[in-house]
Amino acid sequence: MFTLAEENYLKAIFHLENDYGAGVSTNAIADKMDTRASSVTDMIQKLADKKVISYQKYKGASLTKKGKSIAVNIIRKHRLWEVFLVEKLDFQWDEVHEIAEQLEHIKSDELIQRLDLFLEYPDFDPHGDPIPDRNGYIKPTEKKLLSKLKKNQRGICVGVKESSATFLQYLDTRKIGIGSSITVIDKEEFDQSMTILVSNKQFFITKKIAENLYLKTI
Amino acid sequence: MFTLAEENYLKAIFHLENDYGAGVSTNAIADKMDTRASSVTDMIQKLADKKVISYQKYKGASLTKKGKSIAVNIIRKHRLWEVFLVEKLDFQWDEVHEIAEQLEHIKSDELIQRLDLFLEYPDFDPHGDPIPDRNGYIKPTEKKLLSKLKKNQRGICVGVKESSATFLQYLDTRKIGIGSSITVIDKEEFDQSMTILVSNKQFFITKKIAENLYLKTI
DNA sequence: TTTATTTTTTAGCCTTATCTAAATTTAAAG
DNA sequence: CTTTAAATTTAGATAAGGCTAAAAAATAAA
Ligand SMILES: [Mn+2]
Ligand SMILES: [Mn+2]
Ligand SMILES: [Mn+2]
Ligand SMILES: [Mn+2]
Repeated sequence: MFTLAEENYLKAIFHLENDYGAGVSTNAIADKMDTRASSVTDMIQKLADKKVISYQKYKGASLTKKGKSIAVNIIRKHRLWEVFLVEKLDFQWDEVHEIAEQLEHIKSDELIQRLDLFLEYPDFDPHGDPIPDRNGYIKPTEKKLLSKLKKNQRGICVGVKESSATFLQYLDTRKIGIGSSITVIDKEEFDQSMTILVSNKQFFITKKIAENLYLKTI
Repeated sequence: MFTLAEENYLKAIFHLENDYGAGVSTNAIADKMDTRASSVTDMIQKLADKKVISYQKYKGASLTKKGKSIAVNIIRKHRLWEVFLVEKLDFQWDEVHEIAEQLEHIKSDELIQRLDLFLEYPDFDPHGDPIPDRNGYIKPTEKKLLSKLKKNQRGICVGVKESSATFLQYLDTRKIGIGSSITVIDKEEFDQSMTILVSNKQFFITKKIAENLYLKTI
């Protein structure tokens, strides 16, 4: 059995490996977990002893098969609970992450299996992130960052990369959400800022915004 | 904010005060929490510092107003989650306690308010225990232990005192549940054992069983 | 009212998960 | 190929929450 802290480390390492490739650095983990590098070293040594990561001093950490499976299961729980909170309890998509951070650590396989059924086996969470199935399989989806699109290209918003409340609220005020159709009207070579069209309105957005919106191009 | 361990102590002290009156002994708490008296002493000293219990050395502990309010809120969460598990996820009444022990510590007032609404403001949990309202008010209910009934008296089962899986499963095999009509056919003076009638069947039950079933007499 | 027993508290130690400060290793510059 | 800087690990502390063993206080017996 794994402690809450261990589970959070495994989840963080999973996301970092996913985003930047295998061999996650101590500092990268410390950054993501908002903790100190020395604390991370202690923990990854413990996780290596437990065979859920492979690790050599100074060389970074990678999840083993077992570690990956634990991480994916926590992510599955997190996303299912987010669906529950939005679909059943009528929370907004910017309100659910913190609560799901707690709920993801509830230990009961039966609970999650029944929750999944109750929610009618959803494929995506409220932020467009795929929900792993009970075997840990994550259906691959083709999605592209808005920042990769060129002038005149168009797509449907299928997800957000960051899901902080502030970013989600920013999107709310501009009526951008999962399912929104987005067209690049203009793109500035100099700073990668864009003018986009969303439901008949034009907005100016910075590179940072465009780098956090996933589209399915059409 | 209170830790998981602190919350569990407050809840235990609340239940002990409820069952046996104010001034809960160190050993009683140790027993209920399945821990050592020395650990309890440490914790009640800390809880006294935090003003959630009043405590003098060697004299036992009692919840303050603040402590009671925290305890009742945890109990409210526990029971609401149990309703959720049974009513929405189709768990059996003997399967929910352990999961609710975890869920009761999730911190979000908004979550509980919305869960309460989603469940349509239930008054009782699956074991017949009353659910405190958001102000901590517990509606008083008249219920009597089956062991207090005399020969030929009758009642409706409205709750169980113990809610261990083994006891609940024992009741299941005899088709005794919340709402069952129970009649005392005979009562043995010597050992307080009883013969009872439940849905046209007679059962022999020990004193211990009769002391864990709550009835509303009619 | 002494003595014995039970209850409670204290003392000292352990584990987990943190931290700061110092040492060490690796990577980057010159 | 040295020197410097950055990243990582180690050393030593701390706080929470638990334990055992011993001391102290309260109760019960004699
Ligand atoms: Mn989330
Ligand atoms: Mn999400
Ligand atoms: Mn329960
Ligand atoms: Mn219950």
